[in-house]
Amino acid sequence: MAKNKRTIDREIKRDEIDAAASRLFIQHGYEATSMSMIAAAIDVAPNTLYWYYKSKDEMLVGALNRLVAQGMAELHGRAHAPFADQLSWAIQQFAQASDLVSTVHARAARSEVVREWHEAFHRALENMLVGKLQARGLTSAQARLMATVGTFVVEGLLSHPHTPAQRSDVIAWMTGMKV
Amino acid sequence: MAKNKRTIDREIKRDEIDAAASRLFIQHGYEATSMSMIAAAIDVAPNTLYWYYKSKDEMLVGALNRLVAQGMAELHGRAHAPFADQLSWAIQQFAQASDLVSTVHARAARSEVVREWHEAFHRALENMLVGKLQARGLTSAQARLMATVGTFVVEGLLSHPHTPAQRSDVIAWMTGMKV
DNA sequence: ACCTGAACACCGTTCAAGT
DNA sequence: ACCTGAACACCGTTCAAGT
Repeated sequence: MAKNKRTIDREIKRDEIDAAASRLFIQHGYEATSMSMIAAAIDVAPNTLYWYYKSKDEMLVGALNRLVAQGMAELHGRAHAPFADQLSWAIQQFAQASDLVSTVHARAARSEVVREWHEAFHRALENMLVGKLQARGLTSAQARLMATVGTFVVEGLLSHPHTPAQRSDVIAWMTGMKV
Repeated sequence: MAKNKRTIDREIKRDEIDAAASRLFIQHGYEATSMSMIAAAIDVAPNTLYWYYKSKDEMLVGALNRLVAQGMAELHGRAHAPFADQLSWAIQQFAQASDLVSTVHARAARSEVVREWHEAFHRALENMLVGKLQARGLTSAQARLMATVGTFVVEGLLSHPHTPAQRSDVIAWMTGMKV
């Protein structure tokens, strides 16, 4: 698994692309961010991007992986914080990238790479949540159910307008719910 | 509010467009359906569509309204069926148009007409569900909460891969849940 | 009022050519 | 191996012209 200079250079460049892409995707949305804009941000010709990624969808996956890695690193820094705080911080992170959540759902129907990323992401997220919920005393079956439902409800809140009262009602019910 | 011939003709043509658009949107997805494809389906030049709709997003709204009207008419024909049957039929209808659900969430962020349609649709859906849930004995507050959460969970199931076991766990829990 | 041919300003992507 | 200029096949949309 030794990496030669060439492989390392390639990964550095890829990360440079991912950094620009994720920033622009969050700022303007996936669709409104053209390949030309990303290329301009890192000072290369648009078609140069195709040396590193086969398509815009693959670049989306690269950007998403970078955002998730970043988020996981920050979450790790809060490992000692109360679970409720970790949760509300994570939700806030999702809210900042809510356009990308919609984009992934829409692109997953058309692009296999995005679909696979989406599935893997939810598997990982659910496993993490199940672990934390079991640590708080839920059985395995309860924890799995709550992880699934909780994820859906959070995604629902993100993509639908709602009053603060509605939001707190839903969260109060979800965190205090009987299973 | 009298309608002259001109207005009627215009509405007939619009409905012809909506019929073709909704069919193609469901068959191929919104993005993969070009204005040219819709135009070809009703045998006009692509730019003719702009005489009836200002943009592709406005045409999406026209198609959605047609689909909803159709669905409501069919639901009305099942007014005497058990609530559970009505619900599972409605969910199946959504599942057939799951690509459009993702599309609406994604386009709502960019297009004002789509955003407004989405908000109005959820207001109407929630009001209908609240009515049916109150008729089944829930208080107003309980009914509102369940309508919101239920909608989010259904949309979550639509846009995420899941096992049949997961699906029935979620539904069993939701229909039997304490509030 | 309704419809069209032609054009516009893009878009993601490909390819042959340079280094 | 990496990068580019030029081109390709689209896309949604506009506009002047026809009836």
